[in-house]
Amino acid sequence: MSSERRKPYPFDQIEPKWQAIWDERQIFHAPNPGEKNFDAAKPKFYVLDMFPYPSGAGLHVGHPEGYTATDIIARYKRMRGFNVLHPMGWDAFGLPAEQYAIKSGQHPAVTTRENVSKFKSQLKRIGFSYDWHREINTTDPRYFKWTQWIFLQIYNSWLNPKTNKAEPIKTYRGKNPDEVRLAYVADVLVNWCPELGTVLANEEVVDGKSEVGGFPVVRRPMRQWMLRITAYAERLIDELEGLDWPQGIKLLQRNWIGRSEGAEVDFKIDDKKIRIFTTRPDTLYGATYMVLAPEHSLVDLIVTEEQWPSVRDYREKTARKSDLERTELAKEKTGVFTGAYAINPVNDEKIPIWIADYVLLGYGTGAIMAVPAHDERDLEFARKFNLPIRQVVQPPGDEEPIGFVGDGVAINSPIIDGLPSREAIRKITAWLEERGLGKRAINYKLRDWLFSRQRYWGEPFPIVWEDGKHRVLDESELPVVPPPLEDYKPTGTGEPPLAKAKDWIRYSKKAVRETNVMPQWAGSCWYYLRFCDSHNDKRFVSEKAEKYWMGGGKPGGVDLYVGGTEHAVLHLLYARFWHKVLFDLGYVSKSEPFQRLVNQGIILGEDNQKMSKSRGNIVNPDDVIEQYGADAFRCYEMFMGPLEQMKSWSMRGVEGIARFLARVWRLMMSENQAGQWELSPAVQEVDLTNPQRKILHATTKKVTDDIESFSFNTAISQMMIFVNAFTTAQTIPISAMQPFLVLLNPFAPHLSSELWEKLKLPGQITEQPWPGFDERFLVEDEVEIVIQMNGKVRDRMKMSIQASEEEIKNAALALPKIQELTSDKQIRKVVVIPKKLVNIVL
RNA sequence: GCCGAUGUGGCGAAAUGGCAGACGCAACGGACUUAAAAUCCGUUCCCGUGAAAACGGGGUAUGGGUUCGAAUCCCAUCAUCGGCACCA
Repeated sequence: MSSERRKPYPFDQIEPKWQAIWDERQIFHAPNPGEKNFDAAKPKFYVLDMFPYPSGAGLHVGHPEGYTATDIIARYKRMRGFNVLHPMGWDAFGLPAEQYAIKSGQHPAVTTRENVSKFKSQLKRIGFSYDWHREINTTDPRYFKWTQWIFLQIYNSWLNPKTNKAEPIKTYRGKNPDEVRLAYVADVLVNWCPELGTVLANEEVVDGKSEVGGFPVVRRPMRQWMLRITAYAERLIDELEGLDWPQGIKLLQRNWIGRSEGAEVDFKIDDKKIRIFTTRPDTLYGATYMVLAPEHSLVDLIVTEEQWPSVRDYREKTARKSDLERTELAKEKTGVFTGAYAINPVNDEKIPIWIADYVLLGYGTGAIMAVPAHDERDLEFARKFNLPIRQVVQPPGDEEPIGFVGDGVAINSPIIDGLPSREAIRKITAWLEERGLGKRAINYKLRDWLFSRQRYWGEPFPIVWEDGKHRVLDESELPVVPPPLEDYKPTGTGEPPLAKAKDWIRYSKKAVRETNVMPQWAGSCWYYLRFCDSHNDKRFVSEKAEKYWMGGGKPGGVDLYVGGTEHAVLHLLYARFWHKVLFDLGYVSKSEPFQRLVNQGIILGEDNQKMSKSRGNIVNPDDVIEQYGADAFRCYEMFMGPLEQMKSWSMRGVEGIARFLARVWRLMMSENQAGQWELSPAVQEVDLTNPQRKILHATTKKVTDDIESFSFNTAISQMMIFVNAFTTAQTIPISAMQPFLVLLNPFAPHLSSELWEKLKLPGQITEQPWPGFDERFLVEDEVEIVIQMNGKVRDRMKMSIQASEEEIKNAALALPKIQELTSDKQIRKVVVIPKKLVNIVL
């Protein structure tokens, strides 16, 4: 293991050499339309990685997996004649840098700068072909100025239900625009994490604990900034349709948004009414009681004198429950009677009204009709509190009717008796609508996005408060830069740390600044747009650059987006939402940001466990590159298995790939007496033999197809087969090596560049067109045909490729072995698949 | 509980209706070498017959089905991973 050990090939010299050349000559810089060297004749291809959070730990082997895949695609597409946009940047606002600042007293900007420079040098060492000229950092005021600017656009817009599009707020004709703005302030029950001293989005709470750090989270009402993402629920579901995303991710988003169709129905209580939402209006006759969420505003108005103490008591108890407790205690239903009764509109029956925490304020109308016979939760509740259960749906077959929640036939329901459930729903909804008792309605699980955080290290809001009212700053006042602070610690009271900057918050005599900051997701909601034009100080992105890189014939702008599944709902939903707002306002040309999405699988440690510090199974890319080189590292990451799959690291596997690359090297290079590498004398300008030509064309075809389908592992296998076929050859034809090096280039760019130079091939390898192949060289005159009997292989024979089915059949039946096996048997059928096989059925 | 994905040698995997295990790792044998490393060549799913070449049988989580033919399509079950989880 000593570093003195001779390298199987001198990657330690050639890799830094080529990285320096690429850097110096700006080989991978993609000019924008209108800039020098821009070639308008070429089509564009935008290939994007999910940019990393530059943590102190540096890169791990999971990061470069997706990055290598996109780098292969980027290099391949350039050779295919595309203008390729392939950028990289840093998502650098967020909790870890701030937590570290609290501990060490070092300003987050300082640690961020250090971490970025470490990440960048690690990425460069792997030889990625990023256009570093376009590098961005979400914590750079020149960047977050535009994050704040986009917030202004969101704040100054509303969704016009008539057009289902965002419009400037001035087109709103109502009295109070603050009620419809896409960014608004509201008192909401939030997820408050005392340990982190901040509120969290629903999406950031996992099993009642914070996703970052795993600290307990409690419900607490607070005044917060919200983004009206729910206004886009329908479009966020519908417009998934045109995207080339994995079905699973689309489903995850659909489920998260959670669309359900049903009806809203009004139940009368004296002179008031309660509106409920149900997906099963056909079960209205089975409603035997109602439940309101404990926090429902109507509770105060309807509760009777004698029930008041227990109702108050119950409400207090549920308010104190954390989310975790609410779900953990879900096994046992709880609730209390309000003393009030409502009238069921279909049969004028008087039914009791309860409150229970299994009904959520935030979904639907916060009130339900309970149909215990056909809803599991209602049934459980009814059984516990001895409420009546009435069957109104007859299940198909002999299923148990009580507790049946599927579709059947309506019974005990005069208006709809005998109708199948779907029809019954339609009929009763129409019946309700005619009488003004209810209407068709759609509900979404998706909640508005809680957009403020009580932290330091994030984008300040471009907002000031005056006389208790918020207003936005002018564009000219951007960026709003966070003030320097001695102490970043959360206050613990829910007041943001920025409130400690007494001078900074004082905006004018009358106005004070908003002290919340935006969540970490803000910066990543639009970074792909900034990459199109990252130095623009007049606009978040120029129209021209946006139109070019984010344009095209598809709904989504970025042609290929690669990253982990962990962002399936959060980042990808938020970014789509922002993009749609910008699209509606006319700032971007497509309604979706990402046309094609590919998820890379996570890489486990050698022990098949998730890599983690505590397990000590973390693989550091630097160590791998030190020992085997960047090309081997890249190729191994791709050779491990299908990109999307979860897979385990193996150092032995890296060695195998390193051996392959060394074989490529020695195919063309040999050592002289002095132990120096020089061009092998076997490399000559000779004609290819037929088998050589065949394998070259087969390899070209397979590598091309496999890159297109992201099957990088099998592309590498094929190149191994190619190399194995040439290792024994007496002479190595240059005419085979030249295209092969181009095929290898996206995978092992350093090695292939060096060999290209050593072979004195013309120009730069990066400027070569992708090799073509000719199908004619792939087909053989003769193919081997397998003879099966009853599906079992019994013999094989060579046949001309042109042989007819009849000829093949006769030839097969004439084979001595087949004659022998069939002589005393009846042949029932013979199946002939030309060029493949014959199956004789006995 | 619900939804989704996955399940193939000692290991990573390939084959997505037509010869299961390409390619790589590991192991074993051989060549080169004073020796080792490196390199090159060969063998390796299981069982049976055979000195061997070979031949026969079985085999893709489990059980069934469709088909001339199934790792691949369908049904059921099990296991692992991921997501959601009182959403009316």
